[in-house]
Amino acid sequence: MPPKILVISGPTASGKTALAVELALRHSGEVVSADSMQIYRHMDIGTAKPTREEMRGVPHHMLDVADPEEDFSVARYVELAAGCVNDILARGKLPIVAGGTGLYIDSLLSGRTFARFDPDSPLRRELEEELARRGGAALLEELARVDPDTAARLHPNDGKRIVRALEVYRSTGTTLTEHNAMTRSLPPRYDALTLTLAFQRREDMWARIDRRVDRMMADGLAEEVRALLDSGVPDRCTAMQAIGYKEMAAALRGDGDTARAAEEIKLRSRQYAKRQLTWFRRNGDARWIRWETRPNFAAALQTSTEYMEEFGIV
RNA sequence: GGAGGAGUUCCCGAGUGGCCAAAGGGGGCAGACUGUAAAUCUGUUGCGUUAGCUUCGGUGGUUCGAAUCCACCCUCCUCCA
Repeated sequence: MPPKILVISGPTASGKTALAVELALRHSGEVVSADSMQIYRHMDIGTAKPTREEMRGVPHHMLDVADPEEDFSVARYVELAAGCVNDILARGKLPIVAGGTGLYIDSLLSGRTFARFDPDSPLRRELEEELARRGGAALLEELARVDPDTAARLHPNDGKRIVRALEVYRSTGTTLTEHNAMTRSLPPRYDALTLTLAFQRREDMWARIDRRVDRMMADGLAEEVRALLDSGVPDRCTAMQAIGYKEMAAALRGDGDTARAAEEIKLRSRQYAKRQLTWFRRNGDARWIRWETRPNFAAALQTSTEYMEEFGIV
């Protein structure tokens, strides 16, 4: 039986950080972040990275493990995060994986492995050029000849995934279908109790997101992004795709209207939160904690602990 | 006071007599997602299960038929006074 761990998921601004810290304090746990943007250094305000005060002495892992100009990946996340979790377990503490990046969480929990291949090869650029020149339908046809199952699943407009599928095949000689079949047959890495935080009413979530963005602005999001730009972070790197960063960067380079950028950030955050919910909803085993208007951590601590006892993790 | 222009479905905006419940975009809602994932992609969006019903500032007309034509009214914008 794989080791038991606790996972706290939920859309942005749903209170994951606070609950994770509370539970860590109560059950001598350590937090492993599952956030695709908090892994970057120098991106604190816009990613709502927990501050020293918020951590309250609880060790946090998987924060600040990459530079913004670096290309990170799920594979690297899983490798590093699994290392952290295993280490925490070895020390007899409770690992609490907390974050909003569904793909990272699922990849960590499942036994998923990733085919070895060189991300720096010129292959992807080639494929992207090909996509631009010949179009998604043409590449999809090509994919259909080697991997009909994957091709059938993908929409001609889904250039990114078509490129990825071809990339896997051309660089490893194995189709995505074959690789997935293999990796899916592996046993899960961990036995997780997943607590998913959410708001009962969408408007309450929106209000919370708006307030958080206002606070980010007050805390100096514009300055943080300015510093990133000044340090020469290229704007097509993954880190600069982060909500809050791409909008602010555009404003700073353009008309300087940071207030309008903030509104844009709120909108994009709300849309992101919705996508996160879609992801989390398909995990049938998750225990949902739904906030009525605003988070009630005292109550959540109570229910969480009950779930944990029931799950046999404490 | 005078002269023009404009009012379209949640928003912007196209539409000048039938093929219009009304292009397109935004937003909303739902979904997908296996090495960029805070990314990327898809579907849907007046009401009704169907027949059908109610929409295009308002009222009334013309017409077999109107968002589209006519009259009057209301509101907004620009210019002249």
